[in-house]
Amino acid sequence: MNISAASKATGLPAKTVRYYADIGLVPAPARSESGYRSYDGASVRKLIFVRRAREFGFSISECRELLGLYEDRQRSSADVKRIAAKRLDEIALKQKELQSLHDELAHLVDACRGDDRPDCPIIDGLGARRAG
Amino acid sequence: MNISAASKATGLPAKTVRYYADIGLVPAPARSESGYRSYDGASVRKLIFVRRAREFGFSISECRELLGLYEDRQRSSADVKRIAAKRLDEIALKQKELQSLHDELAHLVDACRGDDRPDCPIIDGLGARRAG
DNA sequence: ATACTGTTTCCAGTTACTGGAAGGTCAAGC
DNA sequence: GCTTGACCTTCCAGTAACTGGAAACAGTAT
Repeated sequence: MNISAASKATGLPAKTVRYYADIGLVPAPARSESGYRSYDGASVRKLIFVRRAREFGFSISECRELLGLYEDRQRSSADVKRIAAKRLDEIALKQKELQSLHDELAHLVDACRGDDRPDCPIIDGLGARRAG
Repeated sequence: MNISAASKATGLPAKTVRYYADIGLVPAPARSESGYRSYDGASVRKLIFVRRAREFGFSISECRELLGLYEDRQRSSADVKRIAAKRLDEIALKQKELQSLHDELAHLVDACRGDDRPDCPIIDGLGARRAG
């Protein structure tokens, strides 16, 4: 399985597949005689695992940790849950921030007539306050 | 007004204040005889404007555009509204994504006992699917 | 032989800063 | 005058996680 096949199978760009091995996130794949990277089922499973974890917003460093737990048959589910719960908290926080951002900006946009006159509450609202 | 005073007045780190002039986002400030940067009210107002816009998640490039409109007495409020509305759409999209992320991850976390046994639905859930 | 596609390595660029080193300046105190 | 310490300068490097692109080699089809 060459890199483009692995790319298709994992849903990751070939560049990224290489990159993940370069930084040691996944093991370096075997090579053909001519130097082409060769991927097997295990490589593909790990890469998919990483892709999914990244889609969930886990950092590379967290992926490293999760991958270690993924491989470790002795690991306790508590270890995994701790990492995931932390990420869940971050998501919830981000949601709150995004919500107040949205409300504030929507308020400004609503107040703006959006015509060809220069008077604009959005600009005024952006310049007004000293502390956010 | 030296850079640390400007930093306090704008709520931006001194490093960032220098940076914004380096990249030409705001005009380069005047210098004292000894080379110290010297800020006035207009500089401070622009920097605050940028800080606020950044807090709203506008990119540097969008800040550049908004700052141009901020300065332009002839600008139509429609121009501003267009940029802000675009940003609002992005925020709404991000919110949706974050919501489904949250739901999916929360589901996995809920399903995980979080004890010292290796069985873990979070790990299973991360590895399972081929396409996100 | 030629053409075309796939693969390799390596270097640079992206975004928006941030950290840190090496050195010049200013005001206060002795 | 001298030292101390805070503040300022420039410049280079690093961050996160890739992505783009060049130059050269490999594989396949005609």
